[in-house]
Amino acid sequence: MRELDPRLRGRADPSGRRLPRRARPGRRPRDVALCARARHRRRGRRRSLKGDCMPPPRTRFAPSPTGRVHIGNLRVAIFNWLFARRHGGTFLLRVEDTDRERSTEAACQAVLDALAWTGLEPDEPPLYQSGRQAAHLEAAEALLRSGHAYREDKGGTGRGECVVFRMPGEDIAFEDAVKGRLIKRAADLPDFVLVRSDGHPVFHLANVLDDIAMDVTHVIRGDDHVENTFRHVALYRALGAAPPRFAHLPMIVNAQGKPYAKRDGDAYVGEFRERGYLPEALLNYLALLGWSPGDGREVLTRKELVAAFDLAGVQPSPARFDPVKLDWINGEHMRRLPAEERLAGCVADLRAHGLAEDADPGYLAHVFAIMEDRIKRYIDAAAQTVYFFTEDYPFEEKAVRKRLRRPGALDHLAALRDRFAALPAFDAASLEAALQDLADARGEKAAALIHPTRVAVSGSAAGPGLYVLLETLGRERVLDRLDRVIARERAAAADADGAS
RNA sequence: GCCCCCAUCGUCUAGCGGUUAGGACGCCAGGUUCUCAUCCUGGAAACAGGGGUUCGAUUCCCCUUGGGGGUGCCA
Repeated sequence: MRELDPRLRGRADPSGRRLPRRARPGRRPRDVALCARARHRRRGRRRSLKGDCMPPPRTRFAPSPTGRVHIGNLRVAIFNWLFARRHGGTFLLRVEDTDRERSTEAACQAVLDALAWTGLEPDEPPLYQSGRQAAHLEAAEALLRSGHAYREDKGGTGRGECVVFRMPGEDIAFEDAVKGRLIKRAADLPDFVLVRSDGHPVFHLANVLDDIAMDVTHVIRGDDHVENTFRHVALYRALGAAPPRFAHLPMIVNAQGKPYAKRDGDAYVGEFRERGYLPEALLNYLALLGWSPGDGREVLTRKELVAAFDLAGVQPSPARFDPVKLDWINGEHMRRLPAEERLAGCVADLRAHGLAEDADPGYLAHVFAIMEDRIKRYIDAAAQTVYFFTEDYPFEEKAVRKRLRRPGALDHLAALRDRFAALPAFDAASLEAALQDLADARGEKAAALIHPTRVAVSGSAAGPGLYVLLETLGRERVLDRLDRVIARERAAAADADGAS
């Protein structure tokens, strides 16, 4: 660590204000697992993790199962997982299912599914909080006995007595791995309920007790828990347990810069899955929301993320979710995928649209090979390749207008059709020669023939190179399609003439 | 209201007192190509404002403004 100005020692300046994290000596990392990377980065030299006798960390993801997993929650899981993996530790899952109304079995399964899909498998069987109520109540009794808690009809509600935790009456501070040293005055820390008058433990008690039971060393969670942490620290002490390290991640906000609300929709993990995103891409994107490896890399594999991850690099301010960048990252992961895997995903989308049910595997492979980088999401696969699999392919209105309803276009197509019909071999090279030859004969540029042909045989203005496209479709289909389109467009033109 | 946190291009970020403030997505313009996608080149685009401290502030301090979180017998 660089030398600190002695005048900066202490946690506050003369006016009593807290210093921001970078100026605070208290931010000096004491926890090697948390901060070795920070030191490394600051001093620009490598330091061994081994010599520091830090036991491997244990992190946990502790969602309350509500049926769907939000990307904000998934990101919390990702950071916990990344941190555990980075330091050779253990990633745990605790299902906080004490709200019996919402915590159905299906809701729990949804959590497991989301984690499995993203590849964040817990290293030990999940702990279900609902099964620990007896232990929670027992601990409350102990706190009562030790004088750290008392019974009271809080607020005189007439609901009966609940168990209230007695705050120690002193300021409480803790070191947050992303926010630095946080302190709260005793006056701002009132006593709080541990056990409701109906006999159920509240979140704070259960949460802390379970973290102790699970031997959690690093609590990495959302920003919304910062205020709770002061209470939790007091609880740990009263319980005679050493508090874990804390790291509070900034929230993810929506396109308007506001916290995600129900109506924002498309923010649930399952929806990204349904929309054809790759789990690796979502993982990559979410890991980069609020954190960066610091060396400019943007597209990282799971392995690279683990190797580079560092809590000290986490941004303390909220990050905005950008679906456009996610699309880009997804495309990047897509193109890095082994061909067979990408093929399988694309074919699944075809099947989902009732296409290519009995298509030849070789043909399928060929189609997606010539599509190259054009498909960025599985869910786009069918729409972008429909014309390879059915004669009932849609025509883009704009493309038809621009390319087919242009003077001379249909004549060109008719002439080209005859050239194609007469070709000895229907391969890309022959097709190109034939088309070029016809263009020359008619004093046109090749493009004048290429565009209408593409629209006629595919209905689309975009796609693979025309010659390889034609070769792939094969002579029969190409000639049929040209005939049909020419006839249809001529009829349409005649109608228009007659009408005017 | 009170408590706490935050603030670099539109977005995600690098930056740790001296930089032409860097990168990525997106955008714009060129190039390659039959289109689209890819690829290549170039461009526009940021330190919220005001005071300090300092020879020198994006960087350290304060205030303002703006955002966020918390203020339950919810989790």
